[in-house]
Amino acid sequence: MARRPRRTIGSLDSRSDAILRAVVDRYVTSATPVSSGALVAEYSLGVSSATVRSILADLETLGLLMHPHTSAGRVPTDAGYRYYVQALAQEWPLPSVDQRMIRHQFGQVEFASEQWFRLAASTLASNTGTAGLATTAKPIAARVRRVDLVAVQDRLALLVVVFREGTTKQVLHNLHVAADQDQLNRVANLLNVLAVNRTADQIDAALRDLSGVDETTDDIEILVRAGARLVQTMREFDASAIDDLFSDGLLNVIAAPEFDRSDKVRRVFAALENRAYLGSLVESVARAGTIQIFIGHENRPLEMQEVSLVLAPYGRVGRAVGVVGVLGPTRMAYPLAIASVGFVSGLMNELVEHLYA
Amino acid sequence: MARRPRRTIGSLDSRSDAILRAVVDRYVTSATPVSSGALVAEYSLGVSSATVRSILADLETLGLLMHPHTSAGRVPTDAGYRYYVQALAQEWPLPSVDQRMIRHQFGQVEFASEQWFRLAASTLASNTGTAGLATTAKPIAARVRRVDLVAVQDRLALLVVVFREGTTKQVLHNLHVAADQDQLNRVANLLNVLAVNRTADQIDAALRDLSGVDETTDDIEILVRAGARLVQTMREFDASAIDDLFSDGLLNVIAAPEFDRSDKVRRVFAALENRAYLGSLVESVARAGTIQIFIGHENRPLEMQEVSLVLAPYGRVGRAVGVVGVLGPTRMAYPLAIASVGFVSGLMNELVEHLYA
DNA sequence: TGTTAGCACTCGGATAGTGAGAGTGCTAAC
DNA sequence: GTTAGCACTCTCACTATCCGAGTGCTAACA
Repeated sequence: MARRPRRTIGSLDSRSDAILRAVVDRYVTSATPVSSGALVAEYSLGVSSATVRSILADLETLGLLMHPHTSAGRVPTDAGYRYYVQALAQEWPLPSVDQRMIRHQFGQVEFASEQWFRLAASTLASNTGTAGLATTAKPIAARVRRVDLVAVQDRLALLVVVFREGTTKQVLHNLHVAADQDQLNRVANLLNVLAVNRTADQIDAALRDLSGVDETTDDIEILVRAGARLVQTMREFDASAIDDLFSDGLLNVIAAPEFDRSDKVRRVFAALENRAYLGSLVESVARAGTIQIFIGHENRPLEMQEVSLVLAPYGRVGRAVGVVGVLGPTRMAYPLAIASVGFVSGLMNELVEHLYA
Repeated sequence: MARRPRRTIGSLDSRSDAILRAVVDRYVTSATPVSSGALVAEYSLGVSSATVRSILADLETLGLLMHPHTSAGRVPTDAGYRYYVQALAQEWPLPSVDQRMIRHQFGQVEFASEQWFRLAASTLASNTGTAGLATTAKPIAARVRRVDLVAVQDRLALLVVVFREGTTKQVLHNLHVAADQDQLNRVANLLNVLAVNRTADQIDAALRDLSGVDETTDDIEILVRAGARLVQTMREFDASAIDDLFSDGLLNVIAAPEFDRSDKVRRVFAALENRAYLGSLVESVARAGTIQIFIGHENRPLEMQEVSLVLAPYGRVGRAVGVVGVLGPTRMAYPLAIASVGFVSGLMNELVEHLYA
């Protein structure tokens, strides 16, 4: 078997590397194909445009660049971005100006937890000029912090669940008999004893034990039924990959020249409504436990192949994990996006730690 | 002073009226200017195209139609749509097929209240081919159904409020002293006694009475502070015109040919993000108590002048009111939109009545 | 007086041709 | 291996032209 060629993607010689970076860099800001002349004029490469041209041709045969047409400059391919991104110093930190600004914004937020996710999304959007995304921190297996039953009508109650991570769910619950608020309070107290700090499975088990009891008062019967509803609600919650997704700055993305025609815009929005795929991304990011980048065609769904995502998890691996990130055109300022997403996910980590220590 | 001319908008002779309707009708489906020839070919008007042309010219001088250019057909102006809409039989009912279908969909929904709003929005979207909108039913002055305090850390609690209409709010609350869940339960019970079925002002008054008490235990102090936070939260809620806005089918709107360029799409989205204006519309619809239509330039904000809204209130006037409706291009199927919005608002009324009788 | 047929006129959109400019790839010299 | 020079290619903007759609007007008609 032949030896692997020395020039694999990810290990270009330094000059080719520099030129690829320059092409990406220029293209990201200008959105127009980059010519050899522009490169020598604006980057101190120390070689002539003819040399640059021959290197550009090499990079093209490697599949890192492409050519809209003969008399046009070069544009990075998805593989080109991938190389560029992997070759980035992973530790490029967010400029401290930005850090201070973002910290300040987070400091301003009232203690209303939902606000954090909105803020994370909008901060990322404004800082990177793309769309910012943030999911709530969804536990692997939700645990109850508190349950309440609120009378709505004779035979109808509102089941309010507060989970340990602070999210709440409310569902209507049909009662098999009429019950007033006093009775519901009694039942809720019993249910709390059963459910607090427990997962759906654990509550389910506790309820089974209970139903072994012979004498069933009304209270017990209501308890068992409400408990079953609770378990069902929690299982649905556990099964969903994303609880709530906040986004901001979609208008930034629409404004990009590659989305001048509205059919392209449609695809972006269809992408965002593709919760199944986003859910799978969130899961894989949570599993990886570190920042992940999905560039253009690396995304399966067709409508996602013109956008890139930079996503980072936050929270406690194995317990509750959420994701923050950005979505933008493949022609995106990756270094800034990576640094911003990394920084914001760090902030969210701090918040989660601070809250649920 | 001269007598008012007999031919005011809203009282065209029957033939002009029929032709205006035909123009709107045709333009709504074809999205291309309507010619006199097409009108005589497709509508049995009983006159020649020359006659139609002279009537079209009259309608144009009345400001109901316009002319993209000399050799093009006519297009309705906003005033034309307004005439058309006002002349519609207000009682045009939704076809019973659609009624059954929509009722069926609502029947499918689990008793999870938030689902209703999503469903209302998506039903309207799919039934009318535009974007569907639905706000939650926000009370004029919220009343508490139940309050809970949940320990998060030593000095941090989650204040969970369930309002009489079923919506919940949760805010983090800093405690001035450390408190465990038992203590918080005691306080929450006291707070419920003070707060249940009361508005922000009433709770505020009750708290003032309380603070007259001399001996202040820890419990009372925590109660007063949590109560103040509750009042603050409720006042913020009361002050907002819209609690939560659900929308669906925005892609329908983008797909319309008038939004082929993405800058127009941007405007539509900017419009939807203009919560201040939407809030004012919601308020005026709630005040009017009946279905309202806002066509193109009748909307103040520039970004809204290419779209129309059909909005109807639901709920109990003077208590809790929400709004459902659609947003689409001014070239919208108004009869269908009006009938659909009317029907869905009726359904939402039934739901609200059923729940909070 | 209202309606209609006929017709000239206008304008937009599609098509084709042209020239300028940008940027390449290739070649020959360094 | 690098570079200057140059021919070549392709896009884009501009212009001219033509066709057809649809109008407004006029004169004849009921």
